[in-house]
Amino acid sequence: MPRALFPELFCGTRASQGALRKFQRLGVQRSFAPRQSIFSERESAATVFGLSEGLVCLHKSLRDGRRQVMKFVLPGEFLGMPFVEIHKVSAQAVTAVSVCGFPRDELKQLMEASPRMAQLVINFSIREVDLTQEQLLLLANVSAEQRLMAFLVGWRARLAHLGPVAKTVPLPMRRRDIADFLGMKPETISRTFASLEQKKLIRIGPEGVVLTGGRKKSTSSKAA
Amino acid sequence: MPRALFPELFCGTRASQGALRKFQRLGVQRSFAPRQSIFSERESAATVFGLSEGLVCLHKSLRDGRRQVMKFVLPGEFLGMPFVEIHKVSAQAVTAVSVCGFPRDELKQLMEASPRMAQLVINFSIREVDLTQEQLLLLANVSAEQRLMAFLVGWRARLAHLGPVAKTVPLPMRRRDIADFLGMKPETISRTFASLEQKKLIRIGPEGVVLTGGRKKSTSSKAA
DNA sequence: CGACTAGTTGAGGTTGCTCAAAAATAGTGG
DNA sequence: CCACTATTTTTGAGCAACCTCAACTAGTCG
Repeated sequence: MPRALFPELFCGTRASQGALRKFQRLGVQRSFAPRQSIFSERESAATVFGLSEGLVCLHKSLRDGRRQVMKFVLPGEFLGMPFVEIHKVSAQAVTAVSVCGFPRDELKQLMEASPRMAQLVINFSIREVDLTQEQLLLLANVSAEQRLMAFLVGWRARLAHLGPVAKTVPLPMRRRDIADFLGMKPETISRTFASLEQKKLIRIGPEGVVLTGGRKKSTSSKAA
Repeated sequence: MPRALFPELFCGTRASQGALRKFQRLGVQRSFAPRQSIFSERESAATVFGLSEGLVCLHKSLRDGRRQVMKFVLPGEFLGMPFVEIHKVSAQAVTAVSVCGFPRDELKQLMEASPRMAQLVINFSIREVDLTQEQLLLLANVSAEQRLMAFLVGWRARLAHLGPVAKTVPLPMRRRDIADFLGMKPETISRTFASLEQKKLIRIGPEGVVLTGGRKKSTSSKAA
């Protein structure tokens, strides 16, 4: 389902008619093949990217080749924080993707003229901080099995936001990407998948993964 | 050095004169004793808090009693993300603290009237996301020793922002707090401190810690 | 002085990592 | 379409880092 333009999905919220129109005119559409880099950490961020179609992974790299995947970006979301001066993460296409680029400074002006839009960006930031913190909570306090399960459940939930999801949830990203997202090694991901399958919590096929009902263990939930 | 009012330190940046004045009139000063709770996760966030004096720790709790400390807040910073509807973290006084509370809705209006102030909040958010991501990078990819060292170096740097720092850097927080911040156990913190001391990288006393020159191992740094 | 809390130290266990190799999958060009 | 290669994923064996449980020390405060 091709989503022609990013703005419709801006922050997952509807903006005002007027602002929306101006916004659309600013955007320039571009495509990337799987594995292609869209932008890199520490580059100047003159363009603000929104994702129209496909799957993108945002990551930070360490000298020794290790990566930390910060986020998998789905259509309708920004690629990283809008309005940063310098990119704090690299963006890489996972599938074939289509992005919408906006000149940062013009977009900024647009935003300064509209408190409503500013509020949208602030809300986006709030969600982003919250997401990152939940992720951090997971990485620091939860076992490999729970982490992977939480990832699968969260992934399905996010896909469900975009439209109805089939029983079999696709996993377009590589094991390596999941590993780098969850702070584990690909081998461990593989073993953990096997272990979850043995416990009848999931079923894996070439098409993706089926989450087979089993009530989630709540060890990782919060309480006062 | 008592900092009478939070606004002077707003986001670490100077706001415009007019806005600053209105801002100051809104604030209400309050004090908390060490270990006291300032607000809790999932409470409604009708008040936006800025820290005037002391040290506060922001954390998330898990059912089983484990905690994840998300941030140590120093004077001049917000307690959590401003303008959230519901607190995503709990705030607890580490030392005696003095906070400045603003009614969220009025502050929001003030912000909507001033694009400049909105920009400040957005910039704060950008920094906040970046900080959290760096933290995540550390937790997921780096050894206990490197994590603790990175924490100490970062802590000293943040103190240095507030004013000149003596050779001996104070550590007002407990081992437990550091452990929960770094995703480790207090015992491991203790052992790691000992190990770092043996390697002559630090010296610990009751007053705090001395970072003894040693060039930092760059295993945790980033590169293209 | 005694009770309490925080911090340190010790012994042993587990989880997830490392290294290595086999199996499956995806590309590529004839 | 098929053979051939490159890449990804799975599986196995051994290991190290950090955790757990427990005892001990050192402050603190009534």
